[in-house]
Amino acid sequence: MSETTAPCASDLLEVIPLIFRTIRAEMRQRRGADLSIPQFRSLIFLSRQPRASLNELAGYLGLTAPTTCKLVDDLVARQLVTRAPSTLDRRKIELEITPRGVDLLAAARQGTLEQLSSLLEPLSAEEKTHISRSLALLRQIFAHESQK
Amino acid sequence: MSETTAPCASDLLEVIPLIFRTIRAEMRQRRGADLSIPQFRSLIFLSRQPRASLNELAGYLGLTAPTTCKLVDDLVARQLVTRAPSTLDRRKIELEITPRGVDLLAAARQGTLEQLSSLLEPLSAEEKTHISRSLALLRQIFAHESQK
DNA sequence: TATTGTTATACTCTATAACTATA
DNA sequence: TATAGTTATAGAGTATAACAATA
Repeated sequence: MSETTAPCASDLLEVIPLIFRTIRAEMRQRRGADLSIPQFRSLIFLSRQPRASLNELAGYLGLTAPTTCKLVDDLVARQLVTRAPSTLDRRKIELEITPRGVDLLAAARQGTLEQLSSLLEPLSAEEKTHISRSLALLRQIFAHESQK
Repeated sequence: MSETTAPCASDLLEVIPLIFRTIRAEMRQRRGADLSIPQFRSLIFLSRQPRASLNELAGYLGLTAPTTCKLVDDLVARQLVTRAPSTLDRRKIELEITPRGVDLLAAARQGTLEQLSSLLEPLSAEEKTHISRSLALLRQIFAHESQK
């Protein structure tokens, strides 16, 4: 193994959770007080995965089908998601995020981006492009991995 | 604002959660089936913060004192943590991770490091030092931020 | 007969309120 | 009188089991 690998892995394990805590705190703060974290994560998933089924959503959330079913009940009641029987297999449902759900997500994302930007601002342009290039490398590696 | 800031923030918001999901999945898998996430996080906190009080731990976990108290009951019963009244202020308690708790944490951390290393291995030495340097910059920025 | 989603019920986790001991 | 921690009670969130509808 290359002698640069272990230190790099150690850096990742130390720094990534640090940054993630800030991002999560910021997102949660802006998600709207009356939406639970799994509900918020559902919107994120459905914004990337149109017409997902209940079981697909449950799999992403790491929750059981009954729990997810009730969670979706609430999202539908709030008009953040629509639920319709699939035309191909009428046992299945098709979940879809509504424009209102998209707006909610966009607002949270925008607020978080502004917070991150203010933190990055003090860095030089070189340092920021350096970081972006590193993140591009890491994205390639972890894009497939996190599907598992 | 520098024109490199917004793209860099956007990269962070996309890539950090991606990496974090892999790290968390790996840590959880290795934490031992019968230990809850807050309990596991307690061990992490106490490994860095010897003789912490109940309220300090509760603050870190984002839980209330009663909830944390019961959680600690269980950690003590499993002999992963000790709880003793403080000698300076006998209202307070001093929490301490046991050698057994340290071992559990070390094993989880080691397994995760190996997993991360295997993912990073394909990168060149230059790319890995590049990433480490970027992470050092980010660590400075987010070290203080995540205390809040 | 198997699969998708839902409903019924029970349990775990967490919080608020009340209490004890120490400062 | 205020503070640190604990105990008692109640509420949210989640799971397992049983069920209905479709394949």
